[in-house]
Amino acid sequence: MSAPAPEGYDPHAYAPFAVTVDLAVFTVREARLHVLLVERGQEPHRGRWALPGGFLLPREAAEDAARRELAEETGLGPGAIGALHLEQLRTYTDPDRDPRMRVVSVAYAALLPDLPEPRGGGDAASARWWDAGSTGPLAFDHDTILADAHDRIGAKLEYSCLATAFCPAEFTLGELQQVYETVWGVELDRPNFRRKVLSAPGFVQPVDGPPRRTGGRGKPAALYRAGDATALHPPLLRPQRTDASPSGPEGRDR
Amino acid sequence: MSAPAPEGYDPHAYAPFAVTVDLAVFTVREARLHVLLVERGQEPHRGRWALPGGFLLPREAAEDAARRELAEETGLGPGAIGALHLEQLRTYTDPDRDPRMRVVSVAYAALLPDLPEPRGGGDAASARWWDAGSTGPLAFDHDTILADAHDRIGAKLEYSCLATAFCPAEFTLGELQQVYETVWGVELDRPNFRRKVLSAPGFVQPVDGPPRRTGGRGKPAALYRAGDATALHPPLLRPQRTDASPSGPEGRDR
DNA sequence: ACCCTTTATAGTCAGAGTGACTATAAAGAA
DNA sequence: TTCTTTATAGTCACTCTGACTATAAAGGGT
Repeated sequence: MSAPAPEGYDPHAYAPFAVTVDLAVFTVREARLHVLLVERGQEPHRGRWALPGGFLLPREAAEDAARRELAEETGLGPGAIGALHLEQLRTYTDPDRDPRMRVVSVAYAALLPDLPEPRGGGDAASARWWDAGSTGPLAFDHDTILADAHDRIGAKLEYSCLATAFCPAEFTLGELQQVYETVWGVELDRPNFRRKVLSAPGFVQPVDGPPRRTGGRGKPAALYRAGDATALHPPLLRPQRTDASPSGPEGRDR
Repeated sequence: MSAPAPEGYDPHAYAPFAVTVDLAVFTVREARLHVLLVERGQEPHRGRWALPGGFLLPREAAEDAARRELAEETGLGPGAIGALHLEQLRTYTDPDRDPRMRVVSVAYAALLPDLPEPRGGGDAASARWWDAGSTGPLAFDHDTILADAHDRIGAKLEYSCLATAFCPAEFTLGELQQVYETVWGVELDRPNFRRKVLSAPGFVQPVDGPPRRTGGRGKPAALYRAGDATALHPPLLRPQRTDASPSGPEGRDR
C-alpha cells in the first residue's frame, strides 16, 4: 500500500493478478466430516475435483464473492447464506499455483448443518459432498487449502462456539458432541462433555418446556439451540495426543 | 479457482487487481508496544503515516514480498529476516480501500526484539516506531489492520511460544513477562507467571552455568533462551475481563 | 411380557492447574 | 546501615478436569 506508485500510473502495470476465492465448506454427516467439492468442467485440471470458488467481480469484496459462490453451489437461500459464518482462512499466493496465469486466492471456510445433495451450479460439471479424509488429489493447491481449513476448524472449536454451526437450529448435546468427535477425530467422555458445555455461559440454551427428540433408540435427549456467546470461556480443549499412534476406536490414550 | 475461465482467455479480463502486502511490525520498548510506521511520500494520503508494505513483484509470493519490504524498511540483514516469524493475518479486499485503483492487500504481522531506529528506506519519507496505542488515523484502512494485528498477537501469546520473538536471544523471565503485560495491557503476578512458563515444556531453557544479568537494580535474574517448542501446553491464558462489555473485534484467531 | 441394548443424565473422586498471597535472597541506592 | 527493587521459593484454597459409577428412559428381540 505504501510501495512505489507512480504519480501517473497505469493500472495494468501494477495489476497483473487475478483474485479468486476458494471455499472449504464442511458438514458432518453420518459421523464423518464432509467437504463440498466440484468437478472441474474445463482446463486446467479438467475432470479433477476442486474446492468451489471463483473470480472476484470488479467491485466485489472477497467475502461477498464467497457468499455468491456458495449460493451458486449449494442452492441455499439468501437468508441462510447471509447469516452464515464465513471464516477467512488465509491467502495463497504461490506464483505457480495456477498454470494459466498469476492468481491469488483468498480461502474461506464455512460450516453447514447436514444438507441435501447440492445442485451442481455454475460451471461445475457436478458438485457433491466428499468424506474430508478421502478426497483424492485435488486441483491446484486445494489439498493444502483443505488441510489448512480442517486444522483451523478444529482449533476454532476449542475456544469458539462455532460447533453449533454444524448443527440444525435445535440439537441434542449428543449431536454437538458428535461434531467435536468428528472434526477432532477423537472420542470424548459424554458426561464430561455435557458438564463443560452446560457450564460455558451462552454456548447453548435449553429449548423451553421439556421437548425431547424422538426417532432414535435410547432415552430421548433434551433439545438445545445455540446461545448468544461467540467465544467459549473456559475453552474446550481437545485431549492432547501424548504419543504418535493413530487413535483407535477405544479412544483414551495411555 | 474453479470459476468460469474461458478456454481462450485474456489475462487482463480476469486481472483487474493489484496485490500488495502490508506489515504490522511490532516491538516492545520501554514497556510499551510499538509498531513500525512509514510516512507516505506521495498521494494518496501523502504525509499520513501508514504500515510499511508494497506491491508484489510479478513472480513473487506474498511472504517473500513481505520479507523484502521488511528488509528495506528495517535494514535488517537477510539472516535475521529469513529466520523471522511472519504471521499472515488476513487479506483486505474492500473495493474502495485504495482510491487509485482496485488493490487487494495481504497483511502480515511480525515481532522483533527492540532495535535501533529504522532507516527510512524505499519511497518512505521517513520510518519510525510509534506507540501502538497512540497512532493517529493512518492511511487507507491501516487502522483496521493494525487493530486486527494487535488482537491476533495478543491471542497467539496465549497458546504459542511467540512471545520470545519479542526478546533478544537471551532474556530474563522478567523481560518475557513484560512482553505479555505490554501486549495484553494487564499486570501479571510474577511468581505465578514464572511457575507457568517454567512448567511449559520447551518454552524456555535456562542458559547453562549460572550467568546472571547485570545493570539493573534488584537481584540479578537468570537468563533463558527460547526453547524448541512452538505451541504452549498448557496455554497461558490472559485473565478474562469480568466486565460485561461484548467482545471487541472477534479476537482469537489461530 | 421380559430382558437387553442403547442413549441420556446425575453424581463422585482424586489430581492437576490457578490465583492470591507470604517469605526469603540479592543486588543498588539513600 | 537501611531502604528499595527485583528475583525466586513456597503455601493454600479453590476450580477445573479426566476417569469413573450409577440411574433413567426409550426401542428391539425373543
